[in-house]
Amino acid sequence: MRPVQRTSVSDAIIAQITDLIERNVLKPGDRLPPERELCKRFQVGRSSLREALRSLSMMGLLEGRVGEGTFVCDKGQYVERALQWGFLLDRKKLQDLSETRMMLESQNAYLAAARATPADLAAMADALAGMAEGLADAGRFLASDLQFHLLIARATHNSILYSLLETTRSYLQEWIKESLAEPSLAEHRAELSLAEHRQILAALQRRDAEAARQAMAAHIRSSSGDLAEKVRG
Amino acid sequence: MRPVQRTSVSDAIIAQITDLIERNVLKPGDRLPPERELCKRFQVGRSSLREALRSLSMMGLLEGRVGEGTFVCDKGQYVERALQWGFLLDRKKLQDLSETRMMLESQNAYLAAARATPADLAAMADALAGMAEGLADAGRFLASDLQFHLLIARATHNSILYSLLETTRSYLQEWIKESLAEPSLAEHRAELSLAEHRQILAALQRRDAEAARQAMAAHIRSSSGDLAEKVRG
DNA sequence: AATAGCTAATGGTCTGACCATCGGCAAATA
DNA sequence: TATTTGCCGATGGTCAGACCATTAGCTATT
Repeated sequence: MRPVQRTSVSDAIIAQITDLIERNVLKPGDRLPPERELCKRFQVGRSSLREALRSLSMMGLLEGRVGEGTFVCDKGQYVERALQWGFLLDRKKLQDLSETRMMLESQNAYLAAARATPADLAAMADALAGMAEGLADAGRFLASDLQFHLLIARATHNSILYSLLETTRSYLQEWIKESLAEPSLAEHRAELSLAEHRQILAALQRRDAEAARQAMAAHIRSSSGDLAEKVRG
Repeated sequence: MRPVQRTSVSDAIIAQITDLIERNVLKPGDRLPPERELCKRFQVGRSSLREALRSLSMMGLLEGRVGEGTFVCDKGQYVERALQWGFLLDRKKLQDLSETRMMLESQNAYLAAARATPADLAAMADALAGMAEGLADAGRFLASDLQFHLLIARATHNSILYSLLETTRSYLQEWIKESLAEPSLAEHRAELSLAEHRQILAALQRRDAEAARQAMAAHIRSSSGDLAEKVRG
C-alpha cells in the first residue's frame, strides 16, 4: 500500500497551462479565453481557476488586464516579479548567489571565447564604448556594464546559461548598485572596472578561453570585493 | 500628472504576509489564523485571501494542510523555486542543459574539494559502495550514482548550486536512464563509471580541487558521450 | 487502557452576484 | 467629413454564502 495521490484542482490547471506554454501552444502575447469560458472547458469553479491564474501571474507567466483578458507574458516580465522577493535573501543565500554568479560568468567567458561571432564581439565593443562615455553618468555606466556581461552570456549561444545569469544578476542587482553607489570610490572603481572589461574583451578577441575566464574571475573578485565584505558583515 | 496607483487586494495581502515573515513575526512552522479569521482581520473576501495564500504557497512560503491550518514553511526555498521556474520554458534545449550540467558538476567538485566535511566524504563512500553492490542491479546502481553526484553538490554547502544541479539532473534524468539502458554496453559502462567515481572521490579526499574538477569533467564526458550524440542526432 | 465513533474546525471547491475598467460602436458635434 | 462624446457589452477583480473532505481531539463504549 502507498499513499493515494491527492491532486489539487488548481495544481492540475497550473500544470496544464504551463504545459501549454512550454509546448508553445500558447505563445507570448497570446490571449487566453475568458475566465468563465475556461471554467466551462476545465469543468471547474471560478475560484479554483482564478487561484491557478493568480499563481501563474505571480510566477510571471500570465498577466491579467481588466476588461481585456488574460495574456501570456514574455519571459522578461518574470524577472521583474522575481525582484519583488529579492529582499527575502538572507546573508548566506546572498553569498551563495554571489558565488554562483561568479562561476557562471567565468565559465561563460570561457565558452564565449570559442563561440563568439564577430557580431557578438562588435556588440561588446559597443557596450564598452557606452561605459567609457558614461564615466560621469553612473546610471548609463551601470547599464552598459550589465549589458556587456549579458552579451558575453549570449555569446555562449547557450540559452540556459544566459537565462541563469540573467536571473542571478537580477537578484544581485540591488546590492551591486548599492555597492557601487559609494561616491568616494565610484570614479576610481569605474575606471578600474572599464580597464578590466577591456582585458576581458581582448582575451575574447584573441580567442584565449583560459585568459578570458581568469580575467572575468579577477574582475568580479575586484568589483565585488566590498560587496562580499558587506555580505559577510 | 502621473498614473494613479492601482493596488490589488491580493497583492496587498501578499505584501503584508511576506513582510511579517521577513520581520520574523511569523516564524517557520508557525500556524496562521484560519482563513475565515484572516478575512475578518484583513476585511477582505475569502476569494482574494485565498488567491494570496495560494500564490504564497506556490512561492514556497506557506503550506496549507486540510483540517489543520496554514503554516509557514521551514525551508526557505524562495530563490531556488524561482530559478526553477525561470528556465522551465526553454528546457527544450537538451544540449544546452547538458552543457550546463557539466559545468555545474565540475565546479561543484572543485568547490567540494575544499569544503567537504568528513561526514560528506563518508556519505560519498557509502554511495560508492552502493554502486559496487548494485553492479548487477541497474536501478540501484543508478540511484547510488545520482546520490553520489548530489552529495558532491551538497558538499559545496551552497544551496543555490545544489538546487541548480538537482534541477538540471531531474530534467536530464530520463535521457541518462535511456542511454544507460543499452544492454550491450551496460555492464562495461557500469564498471568504468564506478572507476571514474572512485577517482573523483580520491581527489576530494586529497583535497585536490583541480584534480577533482578534471576527474568529474572526464567522467561526464565519458559517461554522456553517447547521450550527447543522441541529443545532436 | 484501548478503541471506535462522534463533533467541530479547517482548507478546498463551487456558485452566483456585483463592481470597475476597457474596447468598440454609434450618435452627436464641429 | 473628421472628431468627440456617450453608451453598452465583455472581462477581470472582489465578495458572500454554501457544501464537501479531511483532520484533530474528545467521548463513550468495550
